[in-house]
Amino acid sequence: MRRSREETAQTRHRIIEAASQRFRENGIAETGLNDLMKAAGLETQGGFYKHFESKDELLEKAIEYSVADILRRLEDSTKGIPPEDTFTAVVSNYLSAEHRDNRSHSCPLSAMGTELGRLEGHNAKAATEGLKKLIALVAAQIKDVPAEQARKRATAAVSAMVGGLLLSRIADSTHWANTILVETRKLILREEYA
Amino acid sequence: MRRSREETAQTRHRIIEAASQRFRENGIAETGLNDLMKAAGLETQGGFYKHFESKDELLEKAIEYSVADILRRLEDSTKGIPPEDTFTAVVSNYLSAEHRDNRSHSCPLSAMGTELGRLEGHNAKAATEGLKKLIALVAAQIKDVPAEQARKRATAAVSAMVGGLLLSRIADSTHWANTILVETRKLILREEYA
DNA sequence: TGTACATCAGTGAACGCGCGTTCACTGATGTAC
DNA sequence: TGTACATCAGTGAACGCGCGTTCACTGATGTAC
Repeated sequence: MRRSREETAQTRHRIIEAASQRFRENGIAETGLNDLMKAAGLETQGGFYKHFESKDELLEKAIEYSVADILRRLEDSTKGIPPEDTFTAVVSNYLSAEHRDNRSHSCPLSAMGTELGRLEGHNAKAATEGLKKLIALVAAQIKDVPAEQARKRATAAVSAMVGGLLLSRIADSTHWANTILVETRKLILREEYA
Repeated sequence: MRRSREETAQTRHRIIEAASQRFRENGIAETGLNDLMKAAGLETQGGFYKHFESKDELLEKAIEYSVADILRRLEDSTKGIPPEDTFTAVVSNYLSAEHRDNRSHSCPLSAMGTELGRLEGHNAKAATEGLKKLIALVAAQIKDVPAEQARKRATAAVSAMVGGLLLSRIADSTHWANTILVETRKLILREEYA
């Protein structure tokens, strides 16, 4: 039966939220709509098409939601930190064991980046825009050089951050996985190798 | 009808080769056995099970094949290079536009890394072993510090290499994609920011 | 070296299954007057 | 403010499709003597 406008909006939000988490946790291709609708509290998958035209359309919203997730996370990590230390804070937060182990809420580039690189059209655009925003957020923390240079440094930093988190999830021991995070962090922060 | 031992071995090899390429090009979940058998020159998928127990078993061989591919590629890039320059050569070869654009023959970590991080059992082990070998190869090019330190530097370098290639495939313009490669290379090689 | 038979790589068709998508239906919500 | 009707969110079942896997069959290869 028909639901109220508010209820409808909440359902739509729950579907996007569930999708953004499942896509990151299990991959896009591996996540079915039936599973997704159950996670969103719906009995069957039939109702999905009252909210989205297709799985493809949902993917765009899920990517945007995931991007907002990681941007909020990193912004939060700078709160109450002296301006000269926010770059270190952001890099350290990204390259943390907690972020690595919480895949369903992690950066989509690290969780489903190789799938994102294969997308086309509006979904490819959503991934690209997400990457731009992430680089911009990191660049905003680099305050000792001109903006153009900060953007370049941030680009390299994000490469290492995404790669470090990805590899840390492939390592087969906690010790090794943590070493990957630590060493990648050191490279980005240009700390001397002790 | 029955085939000769040599022919059988060649067919098996063609299946693994086709799988390693398709998995990197289109993803593991997105690649079907029917498609794979056709690519290996077989009429139907029925014959697959004369060579492998399951798609899962093939995946292990395909990962190993892909890893050998990238290791050979990087080893080759050091041929005829002065010992003090092989690290730069390996990093530059990995972070090249050619490597980025040739996904079906590229490093499996950059092409299907987020899928590899979700594997279990023998396939997870194949991915882990591949990562270890890649780090060892890179570490072998760092000759001015003790082995343990070289391994640590190589770990961070590989993080940035994998992340850089992955992000370069998400960028929506050639210029930006190339900038990602260049800036990541500069970070790894610790070149001054000009 | 030649013959008889067992083996098995590949074919072709079929299996059950879950996928994304469609649709008739229900009944509370939203709208018009 | 109350009534009559149109709208549409969600249900439940079904659709065609391609997936991984199985199997009876074929006939050249490999083996035994």
